[in-house]
Amino acid sequence: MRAPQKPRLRAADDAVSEFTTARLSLYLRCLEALDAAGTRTVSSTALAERLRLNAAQIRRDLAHFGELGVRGVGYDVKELRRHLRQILGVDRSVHVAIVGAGNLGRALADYAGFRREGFDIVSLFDTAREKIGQSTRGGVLVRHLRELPALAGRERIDIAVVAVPAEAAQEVVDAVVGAGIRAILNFAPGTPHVPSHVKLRNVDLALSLESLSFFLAQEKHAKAERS
Amino acid sequence: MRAPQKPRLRAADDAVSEFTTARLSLYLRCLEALDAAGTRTVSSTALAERLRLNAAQIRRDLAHFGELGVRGVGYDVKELRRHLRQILGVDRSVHVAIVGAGNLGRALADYAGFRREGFDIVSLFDTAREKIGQSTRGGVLVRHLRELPALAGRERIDIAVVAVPAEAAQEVVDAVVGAGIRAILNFAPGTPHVPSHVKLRNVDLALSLESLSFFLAQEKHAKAERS
DNA sequence: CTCTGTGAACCACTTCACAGCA
DNA sequence: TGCTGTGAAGTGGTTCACAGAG
Repeated sequence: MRAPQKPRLRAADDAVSEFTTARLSLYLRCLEALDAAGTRTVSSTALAERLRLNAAQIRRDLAHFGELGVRGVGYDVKELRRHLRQILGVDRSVHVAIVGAGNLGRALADYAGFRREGFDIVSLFDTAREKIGQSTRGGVLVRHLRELPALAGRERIDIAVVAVPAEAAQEVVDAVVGAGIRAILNFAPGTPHVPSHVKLRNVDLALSLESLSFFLAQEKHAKAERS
Repeated sequence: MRAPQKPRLRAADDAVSEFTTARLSLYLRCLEALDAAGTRTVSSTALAERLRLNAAQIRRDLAHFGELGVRGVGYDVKELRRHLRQILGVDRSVHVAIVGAGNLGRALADYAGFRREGFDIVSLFDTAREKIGQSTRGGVLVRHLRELPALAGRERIDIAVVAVPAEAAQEVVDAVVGAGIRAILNFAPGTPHVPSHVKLRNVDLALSLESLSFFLAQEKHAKAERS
């Protein structure tokens, strides 16, 4: 075994936090913009200003994955972009299936932002007889959920998006896990249970609004108390 | 000024963290379910088991707002539910406007989960001439964005949901802020800037998928390294 | 001199453990 | 005894500050 003289991209040994992960996506977007603008190198300070973050935090986030920068110079935009795409696993197309062909599911199936970032919406599933065989405006075909296991293997589905009513969520998540899918983005309220080898991420829309409502309520209480 | 002998609901003096805020919503949902099931009191341990959280954390979260529980007994379900609704500001209907009548905006306008949690979708705005005057399936009328300032005052809009393309986001956010709205839920990628008195919360769909993709990529790298 | 990568300090959220009340 | 509310300890993410590479 030969020793690589300069291991540019190291696999993160110590687990990387969710916070870091979320920021990596922001860095990548910023680099896409910089690259499009023809910028060749960028310093952590410059990135930090654009993203309104702390420069040390950016350096620490990136340092998890090797010595990606050059001292005295900064980071090469094209190279760092390539590394981040590899780190985030979007250096090849990522296959996504959506379960739930309601308003939200169909909107997500046609959401342009997914394609732009390298995600490929492979199929949309539902169980309602009248929806099967229809297509969304964007041209995604609705299939019956029972076809998921077969398609998961054939189409190599990486991620399932769950956009069904709360009552059906656990059942659907179980089906998704049963089909061998190991990453789930769930829009149904109330955190379904998944085995430990499956990664679940929740987007709770009502909760998001409630956190804003809380902010407004706190303002009001504070004002009332001051008088 | 008279001193209340037992201030049951105290306004949180020390600022409450975003983490706590998010959990308060979960507690509220759990209590709605318990109340519907006829349960009268609940202990932090029981809540913790249901939500798979630490009991001390629940007690600490709630203690921010006064002595809401009874030692030796637990929390009164109905009473805590009422308190949480008040704390989260959902004890009265919260008026929400959505900007962007694309697929996502229309899906959000008709999303049943919002109404269920006490949010009232007052109006949907866009600037595309052909969309103005249309209604969503759910019956929400699309108005021109220039009507927002007038409607914001008249309908007392509390929260704006921004569901427009990334390029338009900053402009729309500025319009929303200009209309006097102080809380924004933004679905466009790339964190627009808001003045400090406005609360902005981002839901970044592509970023959420990327964090899952990252997880899958890490698994793959770990496996490759082990061999 | 500039800018990265990182030990050490800092800070915030979480959890433990227990005093204190019913 | 049972369970809350909370000081104190633990954990982990962030920021500082600087050594060291270019």
